[in-house]
Parts: sequence; C-alpha cells; structure tokens
Amino acid sequence: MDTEPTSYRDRKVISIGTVSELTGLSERQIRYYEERKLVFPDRTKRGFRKYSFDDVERLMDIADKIEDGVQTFEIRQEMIRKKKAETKENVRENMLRGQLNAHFNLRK
Amino acid sequence: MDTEPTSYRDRKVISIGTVSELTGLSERQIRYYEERKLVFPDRTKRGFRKYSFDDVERLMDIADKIEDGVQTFEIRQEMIRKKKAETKENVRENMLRGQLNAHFNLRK
DNA sequence: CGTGTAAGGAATTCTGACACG
DNA sequence: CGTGTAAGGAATTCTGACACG
Repeated sequence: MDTEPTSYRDRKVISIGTVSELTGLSERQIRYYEERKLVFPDRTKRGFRKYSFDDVERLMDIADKIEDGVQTFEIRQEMIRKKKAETKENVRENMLRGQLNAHFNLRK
Repeated sequence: MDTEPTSYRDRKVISIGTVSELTGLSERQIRYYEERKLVFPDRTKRGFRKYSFDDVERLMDIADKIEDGVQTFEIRQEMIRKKKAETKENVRENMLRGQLNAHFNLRK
C-alpha cells in the first residue's frame, strides 16, 4: 500500500552498539525503552537485538519526549492511540474501495 | 545531486555476520572481496567492519559474476571503467551547467 | 521512574596462516 | 584463484540485580 513492501528503512539489521552511536543513547536506555514496549527489535537466533533505521528514528523521538518530561507510559499511550486512528482510516478506505469495486463490477 | 545526501542505502551500519545472512555469502568470501578491492566497508574504532545496504547489493552482484566464472580482477576493472564513465558524464554536465549559469547571469 | 554499573557467560569479529587446486 | 578452517585474542551483547531517587 505504501512504497516498498519492506524498504531499507524497515529492515532490522543494526546491532545495539551501532544504534547507541547513531542515537547518542546508552544501551541501557535502549533496552529499557524496549522493556517499556516503545521499540520492538528483532532477535538473531542467538538473541542479539537487531534494529531498523525506523527504530533508530523512533528512539530519537522517544529521547526527545523523555527530555521534555514525558513518561514512557504516556509515550506508549500515544503510540497506541495513533495506531488505532490509522486502523480506522484503513477500514474506511477499504470500505470505500469495496463500494467502488462493487459499482464497477455491476457495470461490466 | 541525487536524492538524499546519504540515504539509508548508503549508511554503513551492518556487521559482517548480518551481511553474511543477507547475501548468503560466507564471511570469508566477504572479506576476500574486500581484499580484492570490490567492497569498502567502514570500520568501527575497534576495527569491526560495517556495511551499507548498497554494499549488500553490490556483494550479491559480485557473487553472481563469480558464479559465472568472472574473476575478481575483471570485476574490479569493470567497476573502474564505470566510475570513469560517470566522472566524464559529470564533467560534461557541469560544463553545461556553467554555460547556462553564465548565460542567465549575463541576462540579468 | 529512568538510568548507571559490575558480574559472568556466550557469541562475534579480527588477523595471519595452512590447505586445496 | 577463491574459499574453508582451526587458532588465539579482543570486543560485543545478554540477563538479572543492586543502587539512587
């Protein structure tokens, strides 16, 4: 529905040390934000975390909010709200699509 | 001149183990292609290789050629030829640009 | 609540070399 | 030429926990 199915932005290939350098956050912080369910890295077979560029950006956003005094709990709530809004939008979009399809199928 | 100055495609953040999984090549092969000057990973302070998605793609191209019996030496030659061709093109492009600028600067 | 740190162990990566062909 | 492998060492990452506040 977007550009690519899974673009470079979404491939989980970056290890935590590199993410730490990229974001300026400590590994401790990065792992803690995962514990609070704000980021969801993949794991290699041996259990090593792998992040995407998208995760890196999300982490920087999180860091900004934390600095502004927002609690991880609130950040999570916000995330969930946004996700729900998106889902609703998709439902509407698909309904519209269905109606259009029905319309054109009848005509032909 | 292109899209972004340094997009996700060009950021060197992937370690050799992950590149090995992504490409299906052994670490030995990946290091050897570097020795033959076909790829140029960055290094962390401690000397760990870091690759970009672009490197990953290049490695898969290299692997295809090797399979077809092309020698690393030839692959390298080819790379150099292409780079030179690009450089020439840029030179022409910049000359043209310069002429256009001169033209419009005179008019104004 | 968010983050630092020391602890012990397991997995990763590095280089130089020998091997095969 | 291209690639596998064993070798020894150094650096990375993991988890659970104690600490401060």
